[in-house]
Amino acid sequence: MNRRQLQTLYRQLLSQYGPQHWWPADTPFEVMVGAILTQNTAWTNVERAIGNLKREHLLNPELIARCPKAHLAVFLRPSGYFNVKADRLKLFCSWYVEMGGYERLKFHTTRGLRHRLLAVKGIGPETADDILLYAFNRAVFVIDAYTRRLFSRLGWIKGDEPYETLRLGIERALGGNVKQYNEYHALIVKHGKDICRPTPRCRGCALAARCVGAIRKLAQK
DNA sequence: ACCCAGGGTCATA
DNA sequence: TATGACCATGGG
Repeated sequence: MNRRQLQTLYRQLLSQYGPQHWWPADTPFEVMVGAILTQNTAWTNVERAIGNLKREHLLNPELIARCPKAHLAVFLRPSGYFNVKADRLKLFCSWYVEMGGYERLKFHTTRGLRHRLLAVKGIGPETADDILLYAFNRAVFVIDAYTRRLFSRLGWIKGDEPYETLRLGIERALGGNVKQYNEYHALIVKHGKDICRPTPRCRGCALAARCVGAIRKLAQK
């Protein structure tokens, strides 16, 4: 997994799918809510839950922090794990308000902010990195199930490496281009949803093979 | 009637 | 450190 491989895959994905304009949300706070609700959940279900929150005029950190958990869970129902996510969302919002909101949090270093996010119960490495990249525009490469699947199909990784091993390895190889990280992860998800299915030798493997071929050609020059 | 989805926590060995 | 159980809805 070196720089040339990663750049070639990026160009292949970008030319295949075009810019994805992520994250699909109107505000940074909505990005954060979506990042928590989409944990192991199809995005279409998250959209319903966020739609409920908007309709109830509840898409606001202070209001969610104050909202009774059982009450909030009703609106989160379509996104699954609604009891767990009601807790997580309330805990996150309490933390967010206590920290002084978006403008205050912006002043932290990326590392400092990441540690603080990870200290919130219910925020794991991927959710934290979604928030860092898509709500705070920090150069953090998000590792998700699609990333592991694609990269292991390409033969670049085993797939069960620790999260930080993959993130730091990719960041070291790619450098710190926020715009590219934003687009890259979105493209991997797009590719995963469209054709890189769980079953081996899916259509996504064809693009992977093409990519490997292109990389081999570059190596010969 | 399955399998899967833009994870994380907790208990156990 | 590394598995496994658990959380739960909606689409294919």
